[in-house]
Amino acid sequence: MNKPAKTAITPTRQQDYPEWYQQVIKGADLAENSPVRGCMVIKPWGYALWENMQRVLDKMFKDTGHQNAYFPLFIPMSFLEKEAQHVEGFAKECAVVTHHRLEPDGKGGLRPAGPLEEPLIVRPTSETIIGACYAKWIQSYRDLPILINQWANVVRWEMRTRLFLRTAEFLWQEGHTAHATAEEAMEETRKMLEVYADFAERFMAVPVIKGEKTAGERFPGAVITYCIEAMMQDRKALQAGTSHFLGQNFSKAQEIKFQSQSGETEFAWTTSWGVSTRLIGALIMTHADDDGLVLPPRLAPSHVVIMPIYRDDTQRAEVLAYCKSLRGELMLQRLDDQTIRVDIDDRDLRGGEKKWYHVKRGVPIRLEVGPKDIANQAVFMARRDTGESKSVPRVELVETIGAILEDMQNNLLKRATAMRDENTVTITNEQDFRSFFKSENEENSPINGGFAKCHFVSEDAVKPLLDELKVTIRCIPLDGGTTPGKCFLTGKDAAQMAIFAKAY
RNA sequence: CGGAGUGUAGCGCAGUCUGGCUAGCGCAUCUGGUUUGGGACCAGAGGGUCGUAGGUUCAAAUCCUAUCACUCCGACCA
Repeated sequence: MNKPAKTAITPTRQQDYPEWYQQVIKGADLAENSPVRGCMVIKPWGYALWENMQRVLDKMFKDTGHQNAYFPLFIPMSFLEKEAQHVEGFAKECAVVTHHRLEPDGKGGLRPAGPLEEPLIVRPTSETIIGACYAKWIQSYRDLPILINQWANVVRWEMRTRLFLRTAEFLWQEGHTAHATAEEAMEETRKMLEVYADFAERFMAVPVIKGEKTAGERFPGAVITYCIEAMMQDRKALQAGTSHFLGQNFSKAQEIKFQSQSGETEFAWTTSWGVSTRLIGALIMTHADDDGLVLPPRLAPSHVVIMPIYRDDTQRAEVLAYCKSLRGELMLQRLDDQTIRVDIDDRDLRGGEKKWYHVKRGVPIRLEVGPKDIANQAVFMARRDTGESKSVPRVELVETIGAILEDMQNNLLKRATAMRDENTVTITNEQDFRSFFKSENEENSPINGGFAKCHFVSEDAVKPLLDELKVTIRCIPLDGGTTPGKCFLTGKDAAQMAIFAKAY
């Protein structure tokens, strides 16, 4: 009926970026909004992607000496009250449990009953509950360091939500460590930042800038917050991970004390660090195109999908046998240390429909196998990243599949890095700053400038301008952030340089 | 919490102003057929307490009152 759209996703990125984002998620069947306000249902394809992220990160955590544990979902309200800044930061977005029972309300419905003595908070993050445990576990310097991670869900009652980027409940990992010295805790904080940056670039193919948050953007209760910042295709920044040096703020509030080698009682130095399902949002907005999701091979739930093509049952048997043996050969190949993941899609669907289904889901390589290919001992191969498609001898495909996937992985990173670098500029005066962040086509698809590298005297000095333009200080980059220069706004001497951008 | 808007089939909507036959349309689903190296076509079928509660009326998706939910724009944020 309808003639095929030019792109699998409408609208395109150019036409309406936020709507495009939603449509990519829908088209790829990653997740959907749930009946519960602000909460999402992560569907199998999206969850498989998350599981792959988890698997890789979990290994990286273990390789750096961490162990997994699990702490309660509920936190007594009094725990949260202990660290003043922490309370202030999270109080406005906490879900509170006040009752432990339901009873009939006499009108056919239910009402809460059995009020709790002390309300429980559904964890927005677990520093306080984990700290309380550490206070018990730690007596001596011999008990340190404690290096623990937990995979969990947390709840932050956000007003405006968007799938993966900001939802009321989200999945994440949170590392919590305690150390005998500040130096050691700092080293841990920086080490985990490196782990995140490494993961983002090597596995997600998302280039990131490592930096330090300014006081205004810091995690509530932290002394230093490090972050990795990525640029999305609409040139907005997305914070993709954070690593906090908490100093002794939490240990003092929670009495995490130990006896040092010299016999003194000292407060421990703690850190925390986390990444969440938001990474999926980062992945989408970095690589997806107007035909839908594009997955980096190292995280793709499926590397290769084979689509058998046949007319009748005789052909079907022949083609399927060929596909299965092909799959067997491909699965013996490797991408790094992973075996190649291959699916055969033999559903009773038309070829075109099937093709677009996998395009929208971002499967890196599509193979089509029909009688003609069998006759030539070949397969028809299409790459999701470049759209390139051609017939390839079967033997050659099997030999090179690992290299092709690796090439795709590298290609995605290169493409994303080029995009970011093209839209990163050094700005030295207010005029240029203003015009850089003025949207080009404001109505439906704001293009949001990009990353501006600017020297500035202080957060307070630039705040009015930033508020006006809806720009934020993303971070003081570890690379070059402390070289002196002239403030772009006041022209005065400035000791620091930051990345400025509009942000998610 | 301020401003605006929307609730009708799985999804997207029309119908509401001006009350009136059995509540429609597109997509999706199912069945049969023709097709099949590219998001098919033809024929048929299933699927609705019109957000909820009350009121007005011979008659309510439509008018009135109340209420709930959601969306968008602000303020707030991984």
